[in-house]
Amino acid sequence: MKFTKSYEPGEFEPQIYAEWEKAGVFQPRKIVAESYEAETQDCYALVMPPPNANGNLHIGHGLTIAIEDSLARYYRLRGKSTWYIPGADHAGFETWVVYERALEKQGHTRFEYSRDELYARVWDFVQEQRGNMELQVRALGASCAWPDLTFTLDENVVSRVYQTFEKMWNDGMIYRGEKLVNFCPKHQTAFADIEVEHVDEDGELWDIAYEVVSKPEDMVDDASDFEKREIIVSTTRPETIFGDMAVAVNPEDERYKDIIGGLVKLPLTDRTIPIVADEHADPEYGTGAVKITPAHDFDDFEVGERHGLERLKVIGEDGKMTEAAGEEFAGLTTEEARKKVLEELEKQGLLRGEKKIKHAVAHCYKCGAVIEPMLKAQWFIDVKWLAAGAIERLERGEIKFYPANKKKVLIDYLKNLKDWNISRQIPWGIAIPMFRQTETAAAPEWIFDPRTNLTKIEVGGVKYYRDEDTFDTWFSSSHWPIVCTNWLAGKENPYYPLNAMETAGDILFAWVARMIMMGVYVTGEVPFKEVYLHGLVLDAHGKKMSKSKGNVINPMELVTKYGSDAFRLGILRGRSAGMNQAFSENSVVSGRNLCNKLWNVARFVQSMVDESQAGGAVAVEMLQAEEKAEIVNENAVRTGGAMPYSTDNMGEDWICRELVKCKEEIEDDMAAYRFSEAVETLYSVIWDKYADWFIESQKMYKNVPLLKATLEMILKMLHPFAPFVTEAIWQSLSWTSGMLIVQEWPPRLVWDEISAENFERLMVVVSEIRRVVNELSGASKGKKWTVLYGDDALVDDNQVLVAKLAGVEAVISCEGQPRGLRLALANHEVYLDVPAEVVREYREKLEERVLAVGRELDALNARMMNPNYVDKAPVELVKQTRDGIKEKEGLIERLKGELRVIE
RNA sequence: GGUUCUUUAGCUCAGUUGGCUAGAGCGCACGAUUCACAUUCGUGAGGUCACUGGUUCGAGCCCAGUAAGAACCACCA
Repeated sequence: MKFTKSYEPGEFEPQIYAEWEKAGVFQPRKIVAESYEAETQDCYALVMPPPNANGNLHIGHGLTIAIEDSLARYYRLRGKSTWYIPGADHAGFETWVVYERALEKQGHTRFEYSRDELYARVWDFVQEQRGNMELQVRALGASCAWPDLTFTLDENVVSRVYQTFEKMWNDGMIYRGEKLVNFCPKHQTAFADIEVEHVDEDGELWDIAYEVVSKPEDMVDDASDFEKREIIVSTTRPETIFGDMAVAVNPEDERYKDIIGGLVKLPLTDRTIPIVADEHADPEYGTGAVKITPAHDFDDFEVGERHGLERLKVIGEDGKMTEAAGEEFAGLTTEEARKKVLEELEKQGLLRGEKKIKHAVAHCYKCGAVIEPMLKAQWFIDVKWLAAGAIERLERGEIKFYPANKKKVLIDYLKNLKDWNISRQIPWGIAIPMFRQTETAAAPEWIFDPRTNLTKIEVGGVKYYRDEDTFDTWFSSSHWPIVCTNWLAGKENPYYPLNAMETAGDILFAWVARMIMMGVYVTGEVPFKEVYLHGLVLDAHGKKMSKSKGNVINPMELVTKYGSDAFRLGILRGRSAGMNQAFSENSVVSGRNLCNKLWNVARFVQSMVDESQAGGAVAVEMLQAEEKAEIVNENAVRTGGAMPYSTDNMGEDWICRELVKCKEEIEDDMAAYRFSEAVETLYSVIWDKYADWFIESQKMYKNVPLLKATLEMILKMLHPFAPFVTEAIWQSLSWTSGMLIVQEWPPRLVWDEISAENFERLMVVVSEIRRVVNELSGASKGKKWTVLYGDDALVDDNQVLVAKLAGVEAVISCEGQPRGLRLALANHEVYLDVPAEVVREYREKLEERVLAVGRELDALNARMMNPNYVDKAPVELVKQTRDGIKEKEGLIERLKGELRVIE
């Protein structure tokens, strides 16, 4: 590959990815074998939260992959046999909604087909749409093991899910119950609590009078009080009146104590219902009396259970009133019925009040339709044992959370978990392997059988018919770490539990909680050792992205425009575990700039290498000698082994030190999932240190072996975050071979500490020269001046370097005759050789400087004046303060001297 | 209603066990320019660390309270 003037990601990325994939470097080195030695320490596993198989990636996927792939590549470089397992989700409900819409467009409805027909049709539909997602995951650079991709409807997933279901069935954890479920009348399916969105809305609260027609039985004597008495209930749903089975009042409520146990006449019907005492009724709310509709309200259902009330279904699954609502109302939609009920009540003088309120209304998270609590026979998991198992492991600290507080949040959730409805009335999913014997319709007998490809089976001469429902997606998804790693009972598997689980914070309950419960239940082990949760990616102004707001950022557009690396660097910046954070194109631009910077650094290093090789015979000889013999010998002493480079000047020792510091910081950051900090550290070491100081100084003293060694180190350290540009450079350099992705993480470099320290002091001198040159006013500004130095060994030794870095005309000795402007450097005697008038013009700046340093000095002095500080603060710190005072005092002296000279 | 989180430069965010003379990127201002990079280089301005109190020699950081905002959970008829 050739080094062009700027880095063009589009020219490298597809080709490089194809090479990686073809070479098989994404596969773990060690596979799960029949007999396996315990090698968990050498392995690193994580799974990709499966994106929708037939969808497109959104910004959240972009973040997920940026994070996960950084981990995968980092641990691969660290020598682990790394298995990053990709997945594809059948996305039961999502895909079903898309398909049903397409079906409707063609003028068909789901009711024209059997479930098996629908399943086959959606399968074909998905196959047609499939492929985009996987291409996009590749474009993002994910180094995942494609041959091991798991689709959520794969055979091994289904069989594993059936095994678990059978075990649960045998363990008595599965029951069929007629309970209220969240039902979307549009999609004709039930939902788990977690899939329902509660939105605060304006609503109305109506007061309706129910006439008390009979007194409590134990108060027979006192009949007269109950003549013409009425009780007023408050409701937001008058149309459910036909399903009322009682009126509840609080047992402590003095207003109603005397009529508890009495009967009221239910308006618009000829029924009478009892008045019951229940804590559910809040005396503070409305009239304190509440109508109880056990078939259409979750709370009322429970009140009904407590009081043994019947459940009368007055709203059907189609969202319309049933026969039970009476002839006049049957067939009306709930809205129509509500209107009519209110009209009727008004007519009869029973409507006593109406007031606007705000209340939470449940909506279908997909279509927004109001969720109707519906009485339905469904499969439930008794979650007591599952939750208890998970809580125990969590409390024992078997899983580490990033951010840490999520563990507590999760435990609290599990402690209050309600039984889990796993039935869905969507054909696109895993069939529930249960068959019923319909002959005894009243109490059907159910049997487990995995032959769900059949609609009826015969067992022991008895016919059974398949349940037409499918599993909740989360029921199968909760097996993800188990199925992806091919976990099998009794077989060693160094990839289970996973090392890390990375996913979005908002599916902590829906997914992470369930994976933990299922992992513990099925395998006896937690499914992963660490959990990293990322927050939402918000738009540039910190607002949630949404189609309606039009602020959605498409990751693929950014990848096309700036490159995959730029996107990854950009999205990782400024992000920390669990936090919702803003994201904008700006950060991607700065990522792109870094890639280009590194590209040019490499291009320059390569040119220096070429130059050294193309030089005269003498130069080549010298270099060869340098590379082979002397250096190795010199370093062998320092390192106890061969090092392919030496450090010949201060800048070289300094960059070695800085690179090693950077390497150690990255190692700490990665261990603690601090991606943003790792990226930040790399930015600053590559740009501010390597390019701005080291490369600049190498323009004076070329140390080719060191240039090579340091560039290689940088490429390896940046590779996890920017895989393409680093690989492109690696393969473009003349002296490297093989692929960067499978290289070894860099070893420590060696350096001379005193020399490195001296370079840092020299940097201060250079910065001060630049600053003063810039601060000179008027015509003197930015001119090329000469720098003079007095008694200053460091500057004396590095005249050429200082001149080059500071961009001045020359650096020469003042020969004992200082002139011009003395720089405010504490330990250096350096002058800017400007005419006296320029010095005078600078006077104001100098005075400011004296004051500023004076303020710093005062602060330090104040500290030392405090006897407690001297007593209690660490000795080292106190010494530092003392030194600081000395330094500042010296500095002020010099600055004042300078001022006197001007006068 | 409950839980959790956030509040630091114009904007978006770092700031790990208290040692800070509070940092970065972007933006802004000033200057540079053949010879790796204008996707560049150099320099600078800009902050009562939300507020009030406490602990401490020392608080952006720890504690208590207040205020504003966000996310999640929750049945408020």
